[in-house]
Amino acid sequence: MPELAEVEFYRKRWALAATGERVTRVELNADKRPVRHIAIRDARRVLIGAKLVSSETAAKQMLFRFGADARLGVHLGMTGELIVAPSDFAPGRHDHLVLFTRQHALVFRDPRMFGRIEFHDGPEEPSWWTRIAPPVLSPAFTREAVGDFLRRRARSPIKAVLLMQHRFPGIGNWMADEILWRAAIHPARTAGALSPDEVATLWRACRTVARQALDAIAGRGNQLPADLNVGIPRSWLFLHRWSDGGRCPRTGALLRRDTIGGRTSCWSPGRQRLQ
DNA sequence: GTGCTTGTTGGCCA
DNA sequence: GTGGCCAACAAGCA
Repeated sequence: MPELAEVEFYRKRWALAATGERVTRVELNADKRPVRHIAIRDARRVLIGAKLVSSETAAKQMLFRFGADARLGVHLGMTGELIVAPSDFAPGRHDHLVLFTRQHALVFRDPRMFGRIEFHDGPEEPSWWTRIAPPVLSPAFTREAVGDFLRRRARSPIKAVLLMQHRFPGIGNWMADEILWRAAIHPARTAGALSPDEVATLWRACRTVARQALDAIAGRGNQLPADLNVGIPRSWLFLHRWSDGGRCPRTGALLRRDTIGGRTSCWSPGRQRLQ
């Protein structure tokens, strides 16, 4: 599930609960894929006694800063989530990392283990953080940059191109479908076949969907919705895309689903045409 | 048992 | 070298 807005939701969940709190204990499920590359003794030595100072998200990744120079990176993969539990929490079999404070347990849970935890200690920013592409909502994400990228990927389906993190950081399967649906572009059209007007519409839709998804899913300011998806309007494709017999919120047509660019894609026939 | 799954990477091939 | 496709990773669910 986790794309840009869900990632921000999970970051806030840990941050609102435990920013300013001191780590008292670190439990690591050491041989599991998301954490097995981490030097546990180093992580424990540095993190225990350090406070959670601040946190950020970029694309599908999170950064939690501890003490002076320690950083924990989190990528949730396909099924990862961050949970806040009471401090007497007992880790289950999918809880691969747990940070305890006096008040809380901060849990990284990931059944399918496509997620990844990074640990870094030192004054310089780690490359796993700095190499992330500029956000869709930043000034660097221009119409021209999108147009250039589409030209270079001219023969790929536009759906596959929207999933490329080097130009569309944080966009995943459901956001890509939402963007194409709003822009009225069929997911199987090749990137090179879009007209300049369509590229402009697509670029705008990327920004609109990113902004609205952040507001609806992660909330504004210090407020956090009770759960993922509770704030998503019925007018979005998102709430209709997985159900058989789901209908387009704009045209009422039966939605179609098929594998495009190797991923399940959902579109509204009539509104999004192959031409 | 089969066939899916909202992510990313690396290998193969044109 | 570049771009495009696909299997692999691993577990749960219908």
